[in-house]
Amino acid sequence: MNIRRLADHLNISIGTVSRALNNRPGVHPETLEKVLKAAAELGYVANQSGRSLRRGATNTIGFVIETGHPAHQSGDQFFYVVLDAMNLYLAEQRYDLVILPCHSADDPVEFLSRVIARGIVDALVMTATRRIDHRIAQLAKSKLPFMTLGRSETPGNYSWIDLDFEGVALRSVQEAVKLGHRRIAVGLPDNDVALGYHYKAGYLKGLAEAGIAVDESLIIRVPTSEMGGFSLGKQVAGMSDQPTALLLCSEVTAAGVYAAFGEMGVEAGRDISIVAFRENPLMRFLNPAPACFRIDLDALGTRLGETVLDLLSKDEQRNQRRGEIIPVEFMPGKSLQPPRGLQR
Amino acid sequence: MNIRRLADHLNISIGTVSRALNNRPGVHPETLEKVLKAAAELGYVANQSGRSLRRGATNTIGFVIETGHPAHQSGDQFFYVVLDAMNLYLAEQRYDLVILPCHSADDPVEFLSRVIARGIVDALVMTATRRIDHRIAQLAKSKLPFMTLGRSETPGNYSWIDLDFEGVALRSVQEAVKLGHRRIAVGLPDNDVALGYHYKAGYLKGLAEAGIAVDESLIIRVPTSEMGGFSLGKQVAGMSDQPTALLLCSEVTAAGVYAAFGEMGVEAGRDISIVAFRENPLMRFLNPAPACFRIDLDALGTRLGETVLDLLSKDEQRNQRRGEIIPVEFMPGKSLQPPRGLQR
DNA sequence: GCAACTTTCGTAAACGTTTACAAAACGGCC
DNA sequence: GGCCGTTTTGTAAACGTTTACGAAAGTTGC
Repeated sequence: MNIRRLADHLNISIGTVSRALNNRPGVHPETLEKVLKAAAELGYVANQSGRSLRRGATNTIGFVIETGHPAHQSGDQFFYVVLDAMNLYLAEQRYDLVILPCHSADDPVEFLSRVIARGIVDALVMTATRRIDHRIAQLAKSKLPFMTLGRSETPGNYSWIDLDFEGVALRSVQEAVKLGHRRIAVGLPDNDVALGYHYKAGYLKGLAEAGIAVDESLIIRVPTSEMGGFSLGKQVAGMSDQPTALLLCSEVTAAGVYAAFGEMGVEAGRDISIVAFRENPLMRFLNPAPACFRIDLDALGTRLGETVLDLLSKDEQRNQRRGEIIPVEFMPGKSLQPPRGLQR
Repeated sequence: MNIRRLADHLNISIGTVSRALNNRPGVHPETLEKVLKAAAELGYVANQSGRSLRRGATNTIGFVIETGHPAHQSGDQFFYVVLDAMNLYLAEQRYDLVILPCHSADDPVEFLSRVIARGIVDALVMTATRRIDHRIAQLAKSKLPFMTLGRSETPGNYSWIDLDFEGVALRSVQEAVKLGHRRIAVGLPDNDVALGYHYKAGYLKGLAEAGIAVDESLIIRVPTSEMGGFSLGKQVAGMSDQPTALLLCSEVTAAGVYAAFGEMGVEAGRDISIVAFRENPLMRFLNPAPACFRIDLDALGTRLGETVLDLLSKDEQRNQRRGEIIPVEFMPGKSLQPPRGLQR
């Protein structure tokens, strides 16, 4: 069933049918109704390829993820929930969402070139944004609208949404200091994802506020994975001059840290306090329950959808490029206690 | 950059260029090379809309998921890992994967009608298959190739892949019986997803093998969610004639059961043994570690990709419709112990 | 009844491919 | 060179839309 058959069936020209179906002005209310009715009856829906070809737009949003990344295997449902929420919003707006997996072993620039050239999406959501991100310069040149999940320092005309990693780190330090901690370690990613820089910035800011000198040996870089967390836990627990608190910028590492602590006979909270990053439904089964931050992933997903469609809006107001920081909520947990000497 | 510009640049007709790029026979090796080289240099990639329109195929696979479902919020990364693996395979074969979310509140048949009519995908992977599934009859009529993740009893010409729920339940019963359990409860989904029937079938088979009479009060239906598991745990722990073992057909309920047990002062393994379903990276933080089954989700995802592309093959051998059951591996855990009276 | 509008409709071109078909070039042979 | 068969190339139609443009029909005012 195509538009020609529908038009013939109605004894009407395809032009009029198309206008009717697309709510274009200048079609008689009576014919409009007839067309809509017939389309519903015959189950006509415009073919997407034909429409895309003519309009030069596909009504599809691409979501670029890095695959082959260990965190994906580590029970991190972050992306899944976010994708789901975003997808729901996009579907309401009659947009499709296509996942574009760029394997970490592949060249991301070449990958994007193909995506751009094929014209399969109207806009892109980029993830795993780096502090210096070549993909941004490439996309900016390509004219394909895009946004990033996570800020980058690479300039360009794009919107971004980021979690408040700096705020999280700052608050984590503040909460620890409030309880008497002065020797506070931090686990950072070992690659150059942007979040690591923001988290570190918040951490340094917190130390400065509290008048604590920076000890480089307490800034530890590990892969963002359970194994990375395990290694981090071992390192920290094995230090001769143990820190009294450990801040984590990812929840996947938390599980590993707990496992390492368990093996070393170190108890989170009692021996070394922990502030994890994102509250996670399964986190409650870590014992003692980690202090962490609640993030509304549903809202994040929806905001991603809204923001990416804003890019495509004709409305000068809406399609303005903008950055947005998603707030988080601190959740106290048993893993954050006063340091050993101050415990009663 | 379109094919015409590329052809002009080479002083060649677009027909030849197209043939060259698509490896069609009858193009001079020399020109073939020239075309390929120029395409690479100028970054030409065929526009997907134009190609789809002409070919009547989109090189896109649709993955239909049910959203608005509580399990999605419950830290169940099952789909995510599967999607990732499938997507990786499809990308290798130059296929895109688009997620098609059907909200549980919407009419799935109407939803599919639109998907079919728009011609946005070459084939579909259906999930959350029901025992009697109207979508299957609809798709069978539509000529759109599709497969299901999970068997259905609705007949139709389609391939399916399923986890061996029956085998899991049977093995679970066998393992429990081996330790001396006779009073074995089971938690089943409260809707008509097909897996519930298979799981129950295996459970009944196991009881029959062991010569245990079926006690209907031990067959408990709850929503497949943490809350459902919580409710299940409460019910089981609160029974006057407690079962000594509880089998779970989903790992999301496991967390809830543990939480309920914790509140009721019941210890898994010691008081009531538990056999969960799928091994899950975060499951190790449940204490005591649950007995469960290991499933290679990566392999499952890849098989899904292979199977769905088989549907589109010209090869009579390959495009045969077929069913496949993914085997699982039993993982003993501390949550499965001999029943109270037999413990030493 | 007619001019001057306005509303509604039909026609045809265009989007970027692929491919059937015809035309051209080529090679071998007499 | 002329003929034939094969290889290679060019041309044009087709896929299903949307939309600019002009034509037709309808409305108003005189």
